[in-house]
Amino acid sequence: MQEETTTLANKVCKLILKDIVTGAIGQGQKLNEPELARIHGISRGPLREAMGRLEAMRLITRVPNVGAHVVKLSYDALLEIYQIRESLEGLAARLAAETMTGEEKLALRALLTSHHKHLLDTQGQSYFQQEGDVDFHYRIIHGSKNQRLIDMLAGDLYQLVRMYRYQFSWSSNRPHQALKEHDQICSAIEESDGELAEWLMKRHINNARNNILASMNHQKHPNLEKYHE
Amino acid sequence: MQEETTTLANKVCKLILKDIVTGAIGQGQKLNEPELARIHGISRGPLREAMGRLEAMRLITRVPNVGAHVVKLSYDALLEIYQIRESLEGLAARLAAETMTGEEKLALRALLTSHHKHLLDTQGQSYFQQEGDVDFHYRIIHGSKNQRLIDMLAGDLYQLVRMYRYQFSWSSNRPHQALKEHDQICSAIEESDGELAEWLMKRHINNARNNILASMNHQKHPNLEKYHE
DNA sequence: ATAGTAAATATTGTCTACAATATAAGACAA
DNA sequence: TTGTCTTATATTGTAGACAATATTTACTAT
Repeated sequence: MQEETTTLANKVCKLILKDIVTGAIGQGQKLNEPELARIHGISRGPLREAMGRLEAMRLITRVPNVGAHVVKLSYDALLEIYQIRESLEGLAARLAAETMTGEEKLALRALLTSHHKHLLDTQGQSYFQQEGDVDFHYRIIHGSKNQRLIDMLAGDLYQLVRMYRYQFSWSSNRPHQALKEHDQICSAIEESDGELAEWLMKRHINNARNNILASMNHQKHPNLEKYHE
Repeated sequence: MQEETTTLANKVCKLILKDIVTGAIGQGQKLNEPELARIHGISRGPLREAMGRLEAMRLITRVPNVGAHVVKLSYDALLEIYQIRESLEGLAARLAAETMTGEEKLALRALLTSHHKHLLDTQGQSYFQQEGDVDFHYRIIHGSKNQRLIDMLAGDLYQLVRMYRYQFSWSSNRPHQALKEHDQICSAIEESDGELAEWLMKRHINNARNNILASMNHQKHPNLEKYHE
């Protein structure tokens, strides 16, 4: 068993990250250093390091001598993120189709089979949907073998997507359609058809975006403090 | 006149950044905290913050209780970066074509005219080539109006590209061809033809990549410590 | 001589205290 | 009451000291 050596800043960073993503620390809220340090039982040194990382992944913004605030989610920012995701995950799908090993392809197909079964059993239970979607995309991203691409998509960008997911509590209302699209992408990868995989992935993400935006309009932006303050 | 309020960590971060990009601090070199702090006349607190930012932009890597090292440039990492640039700058070109104002388009064209003149005058002087290339791409990136995209391309990714430029001291050996490609992209943007602008930009970056790789092979990787250590 | 181990050193991680800046509270004038 | 200036408070930025970990050095046994 591997001795997991880490630092206080690391641990606390993950904890605060979770609080921000889930909304326990609300959008636009100020992060008070002495208070946060006290809460987590550490000093301000490692806390500031943790905050530095949160700033690097753009979950908080800092102004010198003023302090740190949680970012505010917005319709426009979501569009920005999905434009980038479409581009980068499209690239990832192409690279995955070109470089994934036979084993990886088999595992990807097995994942989809499992999702199909769960979908029939549970009538599209929300939690599983979300995790399933994440798993599928995660595997393709890693299948690209482009470490920098992996870091960008599975790191910073992914946390923000999670944040939108939690705070708008959207659940795909098109699980069957999404699964079908996953299936198409998987087939293209199995056939090492990078061009097609890229095109399908882009369309898939574009569809997901439209679905989310419709959902956001329908919810009338409950947590989207657009002109607040 | 605006009072430029900043922090020690900010200033020192920029200084160290420059040293890493230019190679004054070599690839793979260890960054000693007390030593660096002494050199810049600050304490370890702000220095560590600066290092945190350098880590966030992946110019250094840190291991808990061990320390920080400058990244090592590699052929593979350069390919990874250019794959991503091709994808994201292609997106930027499309968005720029769709959203740039008339003024911005005029300014872009004026920039190219100026480049053309300089190219004739100086026979393709290396420094100007490089800056000109940077300026052109910079304007298109900002023309995309996608703030997150701007941050990704003009922030972290750009620093690494600069680092490769400095340490391999490549200068485009195809200034006329590059300028022609810029001209094509500019025309597509002027005509608000996003699809074409994206396609042209991708091809342009792909060409640049091939040019660089050829140059790297020719130089026999002077600073590329591939299996060193 | 070499491998392995234990002491010594150096470096990183963390804490506390202080300085600089910004924010909030209060007094005064219009 | 409102607006502005002054004072007080709180918060962030920075420095220095201590603790924990890693690295190096020295020594011993084979």
